[in-house]
Amino acid sequence: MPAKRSPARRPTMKDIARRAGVSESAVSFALNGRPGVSEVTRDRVRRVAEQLGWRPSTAARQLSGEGAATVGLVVARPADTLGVDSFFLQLISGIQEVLAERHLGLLFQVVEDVDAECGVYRRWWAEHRVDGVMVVDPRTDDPRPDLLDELGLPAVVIGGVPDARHPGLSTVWADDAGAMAAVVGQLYALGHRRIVHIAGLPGLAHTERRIRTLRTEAERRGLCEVRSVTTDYSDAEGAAVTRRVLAEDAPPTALVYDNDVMALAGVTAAAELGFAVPADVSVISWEDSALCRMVKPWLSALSRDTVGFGRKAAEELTALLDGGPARTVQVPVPRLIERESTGAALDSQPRPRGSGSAG
Amino acid sequence: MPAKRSPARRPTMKDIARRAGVSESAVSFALNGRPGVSEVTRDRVRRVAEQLGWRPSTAARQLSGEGAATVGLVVARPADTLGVDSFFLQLISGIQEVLAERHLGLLFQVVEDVDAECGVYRRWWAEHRVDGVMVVDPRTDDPRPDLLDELGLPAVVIGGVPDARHPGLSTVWADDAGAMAAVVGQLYALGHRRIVHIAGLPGLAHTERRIRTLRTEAERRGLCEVRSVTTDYSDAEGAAVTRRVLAEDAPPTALVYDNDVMALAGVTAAAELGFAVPADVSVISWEDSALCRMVKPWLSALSRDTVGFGRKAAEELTALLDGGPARTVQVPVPRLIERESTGAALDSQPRPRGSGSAG
DNA sequence: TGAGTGGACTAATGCGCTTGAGTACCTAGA
DNA sequence: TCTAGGTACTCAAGCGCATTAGTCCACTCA
Repeated sequence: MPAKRSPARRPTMKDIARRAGVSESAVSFALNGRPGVSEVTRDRVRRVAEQLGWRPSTAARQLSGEGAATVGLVVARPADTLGVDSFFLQLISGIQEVLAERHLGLLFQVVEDVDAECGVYRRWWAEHRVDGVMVVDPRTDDPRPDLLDELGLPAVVIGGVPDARHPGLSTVWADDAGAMAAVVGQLYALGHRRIVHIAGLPGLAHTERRIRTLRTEAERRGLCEVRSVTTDYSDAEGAAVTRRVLAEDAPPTALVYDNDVMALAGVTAAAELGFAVPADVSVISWEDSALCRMVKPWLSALSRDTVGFGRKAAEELTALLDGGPARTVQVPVPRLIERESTGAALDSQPRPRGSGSAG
Repeated sequence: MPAKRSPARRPTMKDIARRAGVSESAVSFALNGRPGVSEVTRDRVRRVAEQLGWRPSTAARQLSGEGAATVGLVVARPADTLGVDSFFLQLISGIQEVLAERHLGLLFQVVEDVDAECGVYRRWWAEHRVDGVMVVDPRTDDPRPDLLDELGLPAVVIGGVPDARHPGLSTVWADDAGAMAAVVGQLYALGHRRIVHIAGLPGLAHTERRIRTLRTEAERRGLCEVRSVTTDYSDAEGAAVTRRVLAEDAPPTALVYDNDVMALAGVTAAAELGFAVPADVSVISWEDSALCRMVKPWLSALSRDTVGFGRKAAEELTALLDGGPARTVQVPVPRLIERESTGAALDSQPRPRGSGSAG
């Protein structure tokens, strides 16, 4: 027995029908803009509905065959990893802009891992809760596309690479490979030959793509002291890896971080070891956020329109919901914005100076 | 006509009834644990249901009087202000932990302002979308409690101060006043007499409470060079205010920032003006996050368990949904964690040294 | 033997909405 | 005058579930 404070009762179509002196069906026709009622009646019904503050009950509507008017988004990341970077809230903001227009709700859930995520999809599907979902953090060897196919749940994969095996899924993606190539190109032009890429979570599709591209680009230029190290995206691991690689005999002269948080943690760690940025080591953040302009030196970063990314994804999903075909759309390649943390490489072998002695 | 890929059909109670050889009512009784069926039948029905992967349709359930099994959360902040601080995603993580257990969905929406937020509540109410809502960022002179009373929508206010005028609302709050008193006390003990509080958005209840407490505490100690300045929480304004107050003839020796982002922007701005932290000016961040340990000097911060805060709030809401009474519960007072950004005040009047000349 | 009792189950209704199948009325054409 | 074809509606069924009011069948006790 739910808490009740005897509030205003919600008006139903029956109320409107009574007040307008027509049948419920007429009200339905009038309100849904379908033929079968005269313009006068339609107007009258509309006015009564508005006056009563009526809104269709999504439950009832759904029960009679329409959708749930809701889309789902589940992110599978531990809580602490989630909070730090600004990506998700930005993305969600963009998604909302589009959904709000169409009066679609967003069902949001955070879970621990992909298995749990699949469980959520199953439940949502069985409970008729959502009409479609947005999938983030696509992985190599990802179980979700197959599942969504099986359930017949319309979905758009955000940040995935186009995948011919799942023609039912839309994909919205940015060309990370192209961006990585540009980064390597620019660092190379600045004279950098030893580059370390502090990557994100190993299973993620875009992580793997960046790693692969880095290797390809390095090989193409004959660089052998170029590599990637995966992390969990946290500031702690970002700092730890930074300390480790800078302590090597021939430390890298450029560091590329897969998010803003690690980049910041990295410059701080580098500074503690006596490495000046960008004099001794250049730093690039893959994510551009307010953070990058809040520290000195300002961080050079790959900038993309995350809000727009979310908007685009939501548009694709609504198109799918309207019965449109699955599509693959590409958003603009992230642009490298050079600020203060990148510069020419030193010719000589850099040696840590100052306080911190590398262990 | 929605996109269909002729997927698996969702099983209904009718399917179960057929397979188990009983009526739909028996299935309902069996599955909802109410009397009217034998234990053998109940078991059999349960087994069939599980085997079929059945889950109750929330829509149908709702239509027959139960709730929507969903709670709502709307945050009214512009997208760019939202992304930066980690508070919301942490809060949501906590909320989810509790909701997931009870199979409650979270309908999430971000809007521009409180008016829009009220509109969302009205719509959700009329559409039967949610059973209750969580209200964040309570304000002085807030229209939302009245509205929620009027709609009879169970709600818990997160971070509000207990309000006797709305006995229907639960409140989960932290004692910001006590925390501010502690901060002032500690700064006073360190010898600080000129303190500026770089506050958040002016309309917010906790902003006003902190400002009021700061003034009270200052008066109690006879300090007249203590004041608050409100901002929009952005790094830009945080930096701007910092620059402005440090350029004064008798600049403050301690700065208290209402979030981590502004605190970070503040120390950077201070450094550019030649102020060393904490030698020339002490800095405290009201929000403790990874950020605070990612910069040198590490930021002293008021730490609270944001995830736990969200958990607590969700628990109160579910209690309300279960028909419990509205309550006011307090979470632990934020604790001041002193790191490297706070220290004793200089006796002498500090003067900017070094590069930056204040304009 | 018949009335009474309680346990196990079925039938029927309603929630708010959509929708296909009518129905009543009007006009036009043969 | 009768029919064909609209138009503007109304009726009734059904979506998946909960729930109230039965129904049927032992079984007990007088």
